Amino acid sequence: MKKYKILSLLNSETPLDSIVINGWVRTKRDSSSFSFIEVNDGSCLKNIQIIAENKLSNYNDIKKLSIGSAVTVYGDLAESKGSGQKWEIQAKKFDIISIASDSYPLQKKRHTDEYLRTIAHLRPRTNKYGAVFRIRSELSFAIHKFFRDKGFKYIHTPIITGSDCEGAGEMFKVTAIDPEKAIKINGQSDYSQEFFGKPANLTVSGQLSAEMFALALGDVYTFGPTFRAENSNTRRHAAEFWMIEPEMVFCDINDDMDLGEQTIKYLTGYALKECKEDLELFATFVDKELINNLENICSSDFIRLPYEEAVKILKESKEKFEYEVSFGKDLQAEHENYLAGQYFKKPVILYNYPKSIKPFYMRVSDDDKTVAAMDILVPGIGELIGGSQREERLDVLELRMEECGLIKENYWWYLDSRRFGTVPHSGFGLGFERLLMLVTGIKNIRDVIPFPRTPGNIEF
RNA sequence: UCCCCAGUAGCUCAGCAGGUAGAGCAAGUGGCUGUUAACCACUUUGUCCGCGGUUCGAGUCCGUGCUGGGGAGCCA
Repeated sequence: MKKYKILSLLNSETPLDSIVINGWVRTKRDSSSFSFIEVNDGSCLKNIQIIAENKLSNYNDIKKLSIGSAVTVYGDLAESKGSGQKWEIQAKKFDIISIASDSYPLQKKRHTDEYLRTIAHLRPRTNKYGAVFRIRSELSFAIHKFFRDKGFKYIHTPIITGSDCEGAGEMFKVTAIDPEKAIKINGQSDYSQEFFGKPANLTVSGQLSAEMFALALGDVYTFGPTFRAENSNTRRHAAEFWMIEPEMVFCDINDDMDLGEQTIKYLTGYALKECKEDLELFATFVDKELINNLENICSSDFIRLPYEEAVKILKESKEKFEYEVSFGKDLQAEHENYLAGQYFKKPVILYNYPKSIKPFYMRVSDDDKTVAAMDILVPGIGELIGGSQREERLDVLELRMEECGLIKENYWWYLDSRRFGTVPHSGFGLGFERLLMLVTGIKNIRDVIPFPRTPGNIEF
């Protein structure tokens, strides 16, 4: 008796004798002398149909099987006499591992995403969420494959950081001290009592660390969790999310845009090729245009547009915007949506943003007005990638830090990299969940991450 | 954090102008059938989100809080 995944049985070329499968009952239909039981093991979207005849010694128990129950089936893979499927299993022995209580919340019908969020521990057992998380797994692998094939090294940057400002939003504080017992001196927290002897936070980006390794190993990337304590309540933001951050040496903003575009195209193409069956579900039930959109992303060039020209387009458009557009002001969501969703109807790379609205580490252009920053905007999602060429000149970088009100001493090691063999280098951050939203057509970030963390929500 | 919308059975929803609740699905029982979101018949189920108010009377109107959704800001 050989153990099989349902995926491999459904793809079998020939009938097979003496096989074993393990899984959970998705649905059951009784006939006069036997039952049809569909079992799923998570290996693929489809269930396999089991024929359990009343000759089986425990048939009375099998007849009472509830949805969600765990079973092990021994039998033969045979061609199905019915029309809905090629293969089915003729059960010779049918072990009931455990019975799911009839209060099992998942029913044989479509549930709303909002309801399924309240049972996030059970939702991966549904077709839709099973598909999401299989795709999530496949694309995680694809990320490593993409970068490894290009000669990038994978770097693990710290999750806990001592930098109190990495220039990307509010941070979660990390402490081992019970707040009830925290010692205060003149009303001020005494950080010398802290685990690290100074304030610590959860990382908002691995970029600064990755830069150090790029200057040693060459092109590198990180792929890990990232934390933002912003009180963001939108369908595109989570407090904990996964980010891919490549950092390339001897590389300018144009190379950076090239890599960003290639990455999105590769991962989209990978999903189209390797996750066909799961993607079909989304194309059928979530977004009818999905496959078309994804194919367009793979095949057509992204628009590249300097910020200044984007401002011009927006000013000349007849569209009525709530917020005014002018050089030096950051573009609002409505502007980005207009450019990517309506004007070009495809991904747009905006670059050369005004210096005044971007962080200290971005390279100052010759005009001294802009920095070598780039954002990749995608219809329906907005910003998928944010990146830049880094300021590699020590004197300019120090000046920018002063302008941005940062304490240089805290960044001594970062500045060291500009003293010892500094080179032009660039990188970006790609939001993994936003990529999954793009690939699946799912509209809410909470539905592409196993247990989403958002303001006021840390159940599970 | 701000603006808008919603909160009725396990799930999805109806309940039009204030008169104390209903459908489909699920669940339970029986029947039928190589079925496939199976089908047919019968049966069960409710602090109408919480609190306060208006009224003879509130699921329905008003206030407030909580939860969820959408949009904005912040960004990936």
